[in-house]
Formats: sequence, structure tokens, C-alpha cells
Amino acid sequence: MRIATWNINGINARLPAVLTWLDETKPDIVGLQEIKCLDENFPRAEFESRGYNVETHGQKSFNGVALLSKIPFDEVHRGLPSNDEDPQSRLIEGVFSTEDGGVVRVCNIYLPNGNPVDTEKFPYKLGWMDRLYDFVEQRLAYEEPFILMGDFNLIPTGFDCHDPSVWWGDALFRPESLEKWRRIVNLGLTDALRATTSEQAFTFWDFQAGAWRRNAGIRIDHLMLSPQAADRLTGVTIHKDTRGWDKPSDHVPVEGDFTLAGRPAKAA
DNA sequence: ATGTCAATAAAGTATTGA
Repeated sequence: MRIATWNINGINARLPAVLTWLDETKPDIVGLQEIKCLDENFPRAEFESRGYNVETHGQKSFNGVALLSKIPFDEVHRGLPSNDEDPQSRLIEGVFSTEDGGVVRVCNIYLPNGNPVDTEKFPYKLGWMDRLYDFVEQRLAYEEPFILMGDFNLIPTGFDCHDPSVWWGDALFRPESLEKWRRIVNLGLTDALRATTSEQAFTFWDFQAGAWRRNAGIRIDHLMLSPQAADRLTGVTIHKDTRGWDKPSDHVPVEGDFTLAGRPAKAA
């Protein structure tokens, strides 16, 4: 089963690229971040015609997340629990039945950026991470294949960026951010990319300052796995080529492959 | 601070967020 995450930076601007990539890659489940539209404005028919079930948690202009799945949704959850007052749409989770009678739970997040750090945006990020910690702790207690994926806006280590000195002090690399990141990871999540390679890899190249041309990237898009999901991981692919396409997102898709028994989109 | 881009309000261009 192919499960992928991609911050598309606006579905209106990115629809052709997303459809091209979907047709090439044929993932089973996809989490999109920064759809930047209301639920009613998401072009769901374009995905439904390709065999995807579509669930969104949208927001006008900013943020917004979506899940596409060839497997029907058994459950959908929107927003962090006990965070109902959060006006920002940053989490959507789906639960799916697999052909072998099992289950896979996929949570798609757009973790707050947190910059500039001297504004309310930084404490908002840290508070969101505190609530994410409680959520992950609860989800791991289910002891089922669980994939927490998305744009985490977190650079795990200095090796995950081209030049750590450039990112020093940034909300994506601040000690306070990384301490909370490690606290969540240490609950028992496996970083899928790091489980499969020790090579340096990036998932984001800024639009500014020729970052793509200089390969001045960072790794902030992650698939984080429960033990039961990590057991089934067979590979990770970063779809770097999409960054060189026309009208690219500043992020590229990250795909995880799992020995989970998918269910066909249509009856045989 | 940015060799940039997307969305919005509003009618060409500034603002916001990243």
C-alpha cells in the first residue's frame, strides 16, 4: 500500500501538478496540506473520477488539509481533540479497513510554522505540539498500524538541512521546537525516512533566493510510524522531481510503502 | 532582509503568510 504526504501550497494553483503526480504514482492514500480553500471549493470531482474518496478540513485562504483514499473511510476525524476552539484547520485523520481484516489509521497534519518567534505564532506552535503529544500518546495506546504524516515544520537535526547556521533561531529549528518534537517521537514513533536510509534528503526548497537551484533544502515533511506500522514499512520515496515541474509547490511528496493489504477501489 | 509564490480585497497593487 502506497501512502503519501504532500504540502501542495494551494489546490487551485497546484491542481494540474497534483493530478499529473497522482496519475503517475497511483498512491492508495494521500494527505494534502495547505489546500487553502473552503471544503465546498475543493475540486473533489477531479479526484473522485480517479477513484478516490475525498475528505477535507478546509479553511479560507490559509492552511487546510485533505485526505484522498482509494479505500473507503470507516471513520474521519477533524482537528485535535480538546482543541475545538482552534480556528486553524490543521489535522484530518482517517481509519481504513484492510483486505486481511486489519486496520490502518492515517493522520494528516499541517503543524504550525511558528515564525516569527517573537510573535504569538511561536507559542501557538508549541501549544499545538503539546496537544499533539497527548493525541499521539492516546493513538499509540491502540497498538494498531498508525501513520502520523504531513508538514511538521520541524527540521529534526542539523543533518536534515543544507546549512544549520542559516536556520539557527528559526521556529523550525529552535531548541524549544525540537525538544517538543523529540518528546513526541520518544513516545514510540519511527521516522520512516530515517528507518530506510542514512543519506541526506530534503523535502522543501524555498521559492526564494534560488534555493532549488542551489539545493538549499530542508527535511520537514515526515511519515512517523507506530511500531505496528513500522513493522510493515518496505520503503520510502521522496518525489524530488516534482520540484522541477512547471508551477511547482515548494514541498515535494513523500511516499511510504507498506505491506498492508489494500482494498480495490471498485468491486472486481 | 530576501534572487518567490499564493490568496485576498479590489481593480493595479498592497498585504499577509510562508
